[in-house]
Amino acid sequence: MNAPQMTRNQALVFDVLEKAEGPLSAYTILDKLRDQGFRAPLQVYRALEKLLEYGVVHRLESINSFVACAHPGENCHSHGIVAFAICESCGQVIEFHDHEVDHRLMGWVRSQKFKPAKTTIEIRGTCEACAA
Amino acid sequence: MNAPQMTRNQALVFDVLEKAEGPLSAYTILDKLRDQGFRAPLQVYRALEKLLEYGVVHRLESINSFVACAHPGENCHSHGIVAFAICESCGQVIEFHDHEVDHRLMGWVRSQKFKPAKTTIEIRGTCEACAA
DNA sequence: TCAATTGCGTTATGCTATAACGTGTGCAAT
DNA sequence: ATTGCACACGTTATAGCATAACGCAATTGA
Repeated sequence: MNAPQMTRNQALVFDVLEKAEGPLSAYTILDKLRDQGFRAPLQVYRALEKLLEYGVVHRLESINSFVACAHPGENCHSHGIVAFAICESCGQVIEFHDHEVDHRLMGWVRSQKFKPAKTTIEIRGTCEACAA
Repeated sequence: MNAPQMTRNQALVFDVLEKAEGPLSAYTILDKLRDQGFRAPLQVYRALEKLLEYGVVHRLESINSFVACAHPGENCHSHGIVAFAICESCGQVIEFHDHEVDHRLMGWVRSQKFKPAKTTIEIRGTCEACAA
């Protein structure tokens, strides 16, 4: 899925996520966009749904939040499985990819004839800076 | 963490999860335990919290649900990272472990000096039976 | 005995997400 | 041009998930 032209709402939501230092919840995004006319959660969720489709935003399942993809311009769907390290102290998220992990998981999936749709890898803990 | 003696509430919740065919949400568990005197979500959540500590129950972050550990009697915390394949059609969950995946993720974590606390690997898709 | 800990019950509340309805706009086919 | 469709949007209402804060009771150990 490639990003066609973003609508106004999609662009606003994406902009908020890009400028954020870490992941944001849908309701936090909503609050940040009240001045631009946002009034209801659905406005955010609908935009997020599209941004996820376009591959420019990721959803962090373990913390019910959303984050802009770390590869500006590119489509993250082409990088294989995306993994995240989430610092529970400062909130920062590091996005990374490991082909060997992909390979192992896809191997297992094939051996089970399981058809994967969406895979989540999230490591919650403490980043180097916060571990001090 | 080893399971000491379960309290009545913990045992009731665990029992429901063990007998279930798939993962259950906290509120579903609550409904199933109304006859045993459960009245409020917190009764379930508090029990779940302990069962997670004991390592006999897992939380599926991507579907806000809970499932009994697939290794009856053992403590799942000793098996390394636990991964799940979740069938979005029939709801069944397959729990598995892959040491190579663990190894790769832990390697990345060490290289980043990131201190992991809890790692989630969940593959949502369609199981063999449902793929037909 | 006293204090600390742990589990429990209850009420209230907050956060996350979607259903269902209707409106407007752009665009393609007739 | 008109019709029909697809899509984004706005709004209200509601469903689903999770925890805060209070108080009580039982247990334990100093």
